[in-house]
Amino acid sequence: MQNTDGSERSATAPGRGPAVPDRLLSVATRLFAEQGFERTSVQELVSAAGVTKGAMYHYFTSKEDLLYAIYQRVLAMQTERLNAFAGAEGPVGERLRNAAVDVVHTTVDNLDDTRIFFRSLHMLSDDRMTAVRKERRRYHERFRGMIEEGQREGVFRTDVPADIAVTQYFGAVHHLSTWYRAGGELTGSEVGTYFAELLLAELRPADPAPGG
Amino acid sequence: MQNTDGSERSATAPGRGPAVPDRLLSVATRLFAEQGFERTSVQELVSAAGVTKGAMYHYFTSKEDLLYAIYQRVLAMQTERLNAFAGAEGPVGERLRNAAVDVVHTTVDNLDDTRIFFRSLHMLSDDRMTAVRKERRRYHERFRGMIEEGQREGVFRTDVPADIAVTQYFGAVHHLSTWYRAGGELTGSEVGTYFAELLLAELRPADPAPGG
DNA sequence: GTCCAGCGACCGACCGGATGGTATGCCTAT
DNA sequence: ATAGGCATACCATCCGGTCGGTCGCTGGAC
Repeated sequence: MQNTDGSERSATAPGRGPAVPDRLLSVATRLFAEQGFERTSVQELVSAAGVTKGAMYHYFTSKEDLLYAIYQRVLAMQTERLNAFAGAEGPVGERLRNAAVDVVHTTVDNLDDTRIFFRSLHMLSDDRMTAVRKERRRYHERFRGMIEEGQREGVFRTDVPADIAVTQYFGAVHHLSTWYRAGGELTGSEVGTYFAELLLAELRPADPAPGG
Repeated sequence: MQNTDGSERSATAPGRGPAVPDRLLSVATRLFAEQGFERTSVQELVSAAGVTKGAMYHYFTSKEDLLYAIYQRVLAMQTERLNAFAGAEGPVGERLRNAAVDVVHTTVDNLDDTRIFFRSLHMLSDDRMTAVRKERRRYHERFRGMIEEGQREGVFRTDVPADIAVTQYFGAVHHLSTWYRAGGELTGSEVGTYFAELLLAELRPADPAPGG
């Protein structure tokens, strides 16, 4: 549908910076995050990107197509990072902690993406919304798998469903886009460290063999 | 600006159910939640409410004014409930737990409100958005106050800022509107009980006087 | 080396339709 | 008679999307 591979074939104007599709993508991400999808007109978008409507509709079939491209980019990045952390070596507690820190860190580094992700889901067509939800669910399940693994090993409590803990955690992560401001008191890593610590604390078994 | 007091003075047509402003409010809440604010046209809205545009613009100065009325209603309800729980008697741990359960319960009972709250904030004028944010912050601070109280008493850990815990918790609560479905496996109370338990668990001091 | 055909990248004027909002007046209750 | 509660018709605007056309590069024919 749309061409989002970073091929430099279309860098016909070397001095103008990145290729047109990439420029559109990054400008759209910023504007959609700042003003919302519907508040951003196509004209405004292409002007900000320094191109014209013709250029945009040459690469994307519709405004929604552009939005979907943003979702695809975000999902790909998230999935890739989580897979790296979940598939690493070491005890599950450490893997979970590292993944939990990283997802906060990454979210803070790409706040615009997160802002768009949940706010504009309903602007996608049914098919695409379903596809995004499905991919996102897989992501959750991968994370949940680590918690269940820890539950089987006995290092995490089992009286609270893993699903609940995952949902709660990602809810908090998503919410970062509402309150976190770059340049505030805490860096992304610091928030991530706190968040992960709270996650690990809440998963700790209630009474870990009082005698020992 | 708008008239949202539930006075029955305008029940001129006794058989038609609630007064027009109330009907508009509840229909708008449903439609905005289902389709989003911008996807819902004024015509669609008034048709669904069984009135005409003239009626709507008689009570609300604009479409955005109607949206703001929804925010006011939500904020009033949230604040009122939290105040009741926070100001109750008993140990802070119990008060916090009860409030935490209740906010989940109430959120699940009014999922449409929550869906709108964060998704459509950017559709308000700057002034009103600021007002909503301010009120919402007060709400957070009230909740945070309980945690800080517990920290001073030594029943909650102090190595994680209360602010972080509050933000994390409300992030998860807000996120309910994305995944919770009525008629699913868990009731609102059950989810609330789990959520609150996780909150209390994560606030438990790391080493509670090992000797005793 | 030159020319020309072909092609993808891109331009920007234009269109149909939908939308939020308004002007005006009727109708009923007081 | 007066005023609020509401209906109807209408308007100006703006928006996503289209479409004929231009520009510059590329590669093959000679």
